[in-house]
Amino acid sequence: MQKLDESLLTGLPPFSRLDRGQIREILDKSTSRRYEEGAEIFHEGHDAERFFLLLDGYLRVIRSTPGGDQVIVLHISPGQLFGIAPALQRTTYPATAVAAAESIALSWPVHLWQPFVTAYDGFATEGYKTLGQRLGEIQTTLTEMATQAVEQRVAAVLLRMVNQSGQKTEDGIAIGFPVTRNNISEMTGTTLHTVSRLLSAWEKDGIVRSTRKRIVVTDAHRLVLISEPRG
Amino acid sequence: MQKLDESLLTGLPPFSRLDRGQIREILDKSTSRRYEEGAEIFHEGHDAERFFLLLDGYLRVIRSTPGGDQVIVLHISPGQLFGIAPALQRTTYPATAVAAAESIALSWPVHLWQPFVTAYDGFATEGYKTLGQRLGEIQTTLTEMATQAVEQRVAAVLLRMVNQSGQKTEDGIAIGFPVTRNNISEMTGTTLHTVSRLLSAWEKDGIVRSTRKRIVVTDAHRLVLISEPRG
DNA sequence: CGCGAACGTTGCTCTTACTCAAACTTGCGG
DNA sequence: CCGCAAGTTTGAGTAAGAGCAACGTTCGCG
Repeated sequence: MQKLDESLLTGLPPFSRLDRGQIREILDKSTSRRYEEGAEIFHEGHDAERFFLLLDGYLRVIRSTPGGDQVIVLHISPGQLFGIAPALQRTTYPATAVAAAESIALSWPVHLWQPFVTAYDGFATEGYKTLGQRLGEIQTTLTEMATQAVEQRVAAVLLRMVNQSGQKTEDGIAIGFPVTRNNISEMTGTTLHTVSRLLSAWEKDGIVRSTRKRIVVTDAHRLVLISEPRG
Repeated sequence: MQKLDESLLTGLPPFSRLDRGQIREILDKSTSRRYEEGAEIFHEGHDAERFFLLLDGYLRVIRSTPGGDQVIVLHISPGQLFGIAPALQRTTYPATAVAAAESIALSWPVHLWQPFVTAYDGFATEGYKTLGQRLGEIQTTLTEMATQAVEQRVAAVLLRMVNQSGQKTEDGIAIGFPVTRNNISEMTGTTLHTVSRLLSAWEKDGIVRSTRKRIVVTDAHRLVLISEPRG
């Protein structure tokens, strides 16, 4: 366990109401770990032994089908709690978490969840707020999936990633972590072929620019138009 | 507000750890209401002023798209808490709840959520358990939507409704509330035409039997086979 | 620096299921 | 009991996108 600075947590919602001493306590009970791109943080169906906070990097949360297909359910950004199965009285993780880029996460054993909730004001509140947002997001994704054409879904997903992790560059906004065509197909319920064709077409139109695993949105406004229903 | 019997709540998970006195307190603060089939309990985007418990009937939880399409996100069965936006620090309802059959629900003003959580042991626990299950269900639906063909999705949805509300009849298991072809299409992201064709074909094969708004599954086993990927 | 794996592109074919259209059935309210 | 509305069925044409196949490109590693 490496040496950690209180300032890491000070600004984050789950801890914003706490003083330095309390944050020190929380940190002292935590384990910090670094994950390579592609590394698994936890696996669907395994016993939920710890809950996590992402300090740096990005994660994909994945569900697998019996048929071997994978679906990316959501992404986790820095500052978010995740793997909080204990908060929902679950004993196993309902999905798998994989590092989309090199990432750093803190974690605590599940038996500390309840003590944290009672000891630290606002901790539970913020945890459940995250959960509420997540539920809303997934419902939105589901709704898109049910009503929109593939092209609109792919556009929407690009915009969502840009909003969550976008970094300004000279010629547009870059998605802040590596994404393959296949990843996008797993977010939108299509094939990597169709995604590739769409990106090629958009690149020709000057809407995006991409290299292997990296995508820059150069004309977000037009992408919004594409993502809208009956546009 | 009509007269209510404590026995209504005694068996339900959110209240199972409470004594008669506590249940009386909770009931006294509640409002009971009856909803006709098709009636709205609350509407997407409106201020979340109350939280609910379904006593009898079935509800559909719906999201609408800007394009006017509707998607049925999940169903609520008797005994479940719903509209618990306050638990997730939300100030508006993220979806619309509609009675799928004639239903009865209790409700309380949101400002009672926090007091209930602190005063009644196990109340929060059970509420969040419900939420965790719901999150898992929606993820499953999303995964199906992304990876399965229409026929498999429709079969899966029928089985889910049967599991949730099935009633034994002479020749099979009936779904316990009215369902139209259009309803099923809104659960599976297809059209009522396709659903109608599938049901007709299955009826010919002796897998289901249906009349207007009523569906009986006569051969659940074969429906399971259909619902399985790469079957 | 060269090989191999992972990632990406593109063309073609073929099927699924959406769209449009029309008619039929059931049940309710006047 | 009639008429209308809501729900259902069926047919025919079409297009979106999946599946298959082959090839091109990039990058990391020995």
